[in-house]
Amino acid sequence: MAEHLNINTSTVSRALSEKSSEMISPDVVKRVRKAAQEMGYKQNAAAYALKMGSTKTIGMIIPDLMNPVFPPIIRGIQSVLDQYGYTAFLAYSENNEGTAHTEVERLISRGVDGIIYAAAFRTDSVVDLCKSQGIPLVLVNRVVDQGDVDTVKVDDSLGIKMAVDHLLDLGHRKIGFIAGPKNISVSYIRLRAFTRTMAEHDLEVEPHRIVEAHALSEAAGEQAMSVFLGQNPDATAIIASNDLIALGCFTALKQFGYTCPKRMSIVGFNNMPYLDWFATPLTTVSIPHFQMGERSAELLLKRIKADNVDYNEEVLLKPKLVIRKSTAPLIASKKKSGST
Amino acid sequence: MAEHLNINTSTVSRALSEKSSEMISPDVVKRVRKAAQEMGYKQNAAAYALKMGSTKTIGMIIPDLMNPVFPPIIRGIQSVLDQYGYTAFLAYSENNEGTAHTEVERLISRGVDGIIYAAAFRTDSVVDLCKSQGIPLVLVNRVVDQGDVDTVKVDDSLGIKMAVDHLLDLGHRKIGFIAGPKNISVSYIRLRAFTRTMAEHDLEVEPHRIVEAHALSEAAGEQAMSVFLGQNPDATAIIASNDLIALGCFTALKQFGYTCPKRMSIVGFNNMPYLDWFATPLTTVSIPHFQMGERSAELLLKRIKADNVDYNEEVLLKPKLVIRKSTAPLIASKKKSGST
DNA sequence: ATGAAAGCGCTAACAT
DNA sequence: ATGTTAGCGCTTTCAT
Repeated sequence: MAEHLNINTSTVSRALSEKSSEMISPDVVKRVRKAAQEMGYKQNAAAYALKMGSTKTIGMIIPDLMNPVFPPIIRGIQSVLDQYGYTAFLAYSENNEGTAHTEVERLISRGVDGIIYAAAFRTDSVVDLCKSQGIPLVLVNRVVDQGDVDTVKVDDSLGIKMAVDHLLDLGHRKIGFIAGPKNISVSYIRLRAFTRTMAEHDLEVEPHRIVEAHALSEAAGEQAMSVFLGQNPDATAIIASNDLIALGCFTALKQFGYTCPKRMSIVGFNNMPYLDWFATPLTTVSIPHFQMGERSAELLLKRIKADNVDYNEEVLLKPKLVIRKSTAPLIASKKKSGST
Repeated sequence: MAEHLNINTSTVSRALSEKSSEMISPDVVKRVRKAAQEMGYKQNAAAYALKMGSTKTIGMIIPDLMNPVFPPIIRGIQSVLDQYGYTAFLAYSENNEGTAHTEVERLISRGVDGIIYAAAFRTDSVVDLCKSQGIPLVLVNRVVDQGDVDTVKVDDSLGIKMAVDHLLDLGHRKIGFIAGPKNISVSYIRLRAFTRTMAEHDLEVEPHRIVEAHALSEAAGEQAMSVFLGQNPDATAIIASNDLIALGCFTALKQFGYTCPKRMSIVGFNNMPYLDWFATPLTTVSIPHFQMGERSAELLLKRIKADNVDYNEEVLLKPKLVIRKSTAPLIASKKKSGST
């Protein structure tokens, strides 16, 4: 750059850098910085990356931007990244492990210093890929059977427990569960928490009370709920593995001519935006999306800095139950076959 | 890389590149590519960028990821970027020109080959910045007074015209408009289209029928709508500059004890997701978000390739009116003071 | 058809 | 306190 200040490039480099500017006479530092300012000098990121082996860049992989839970997570990540001069690439798994793997390879080729992966499957080749390439990796919201991975997640079991307790308090006993695909950790964990919590209350969950949706989506939820309603004419409440599935439940319910919450209470998971505006505002388990993003970025940055991949961390965040209008006490409709 | 094939790096480079692999004997090409595959060789993006002066990277600037209209735009952009081996950085303006400027500088320092800017103000220093730095720029959804910029936008005037015509068809005459900040092009254009369309029907819009919200947000909409209702007890319909403002209108309406659509019809703009689920599903102007993203990426890539910045293009997309339940014929409530 | 060498812009030894 | 130089990994002249 400013070599018409007739000084050497290395002096300039040193003057501009925070750490090494101390070696340079304050006077020169000032002159260089002023000149840089004036002529709008910007460090060439490619050259820096090539020389230093760090791009100050990370990759984020999410299933799908259209799922409203991810924007806040992303913002959380970026808010801390910004503070450290990092920038993020965004890629999508489309809920498909193969796609995720390909995307991670692309990101690695881009030279990212680390990866935040919010789409892991219970067994996922991405974690081995990152491990073998020495790329720091943190998992958000999903967990992997392999173990030994940095993770930021919410206490799903607690969330489900809160949902079940809420329903129990309202008097419901015949409670169903629409699970997500079992190769996704949250689906699995939430389902297990459901049966376990029920058991703690001496309530056995019969198999027909559980239906697995083939995806964590509205359409899959509708389909699964139809099946459920067909085989559970007596159920009075349902817990859905996430909000999108819960929406599908609403649709199926309507097709069966059932009303919510009168005939059937529904609780979701995630607390997606705008739920308050809905015709039947959904009771759901709220998770701190933004904070999850923040924590995962902090964790990743720590790993990148430390190069200390010996010990892994697991950050566990607490969910909250948001009670709205899709759940109601069991009374009227169940008088006849009251089970308490 | 594979120099234990004891061949020169340049041969490897040529063999791997699509264009120059023709100069190399097919046999060698095959061997090199196979080796690359096996050892998982990935081109170093930083070195490529430094040598070639192109990062195969672009920047996207949007106001805010939380606004649900942007995710589909982003996906549209990325879907075409992917096809050409480009990757995008995402940055936020927070609806603030200064922030946008800073972010653009950061992106330029990252070496992006071009920028897609979905947050322009009517006069915006970002376009001069890009122009002076020779960085291709395309504007999405917003327009700039400067002219001479590649743009992808929807026909806002047509959208508003459809909204007005719809209301008129329903018998409404006392129609109000909640505008957005006038330094944002869409606000300005939509407001102008409103008064103009009304005029075309020989309906004069008195000043008190128009209130400007200080942002394109729910809170600002609520505030503006309160003002509006205070000074327009006789209005029967309102057009909001976007859906978020329309939501704010709902809230204000409720505070005044008014119902929608019975007492007041409301139409929004954007057709954000999940509107069908709302207690009062909002009638709104739908715009092709995903397609806008695609077109803007195509346009940008074309500019990057061509280096031909002499002529600018303007892509104009058509909106569509989606009629839901927030608009209803003017009858019952207006019998007394019927104005037709 | 392939090798040798230069150079993209930067930082960090290594001089001085 | 500052200048000199080498080298990060790649592509591309220029040789051969």
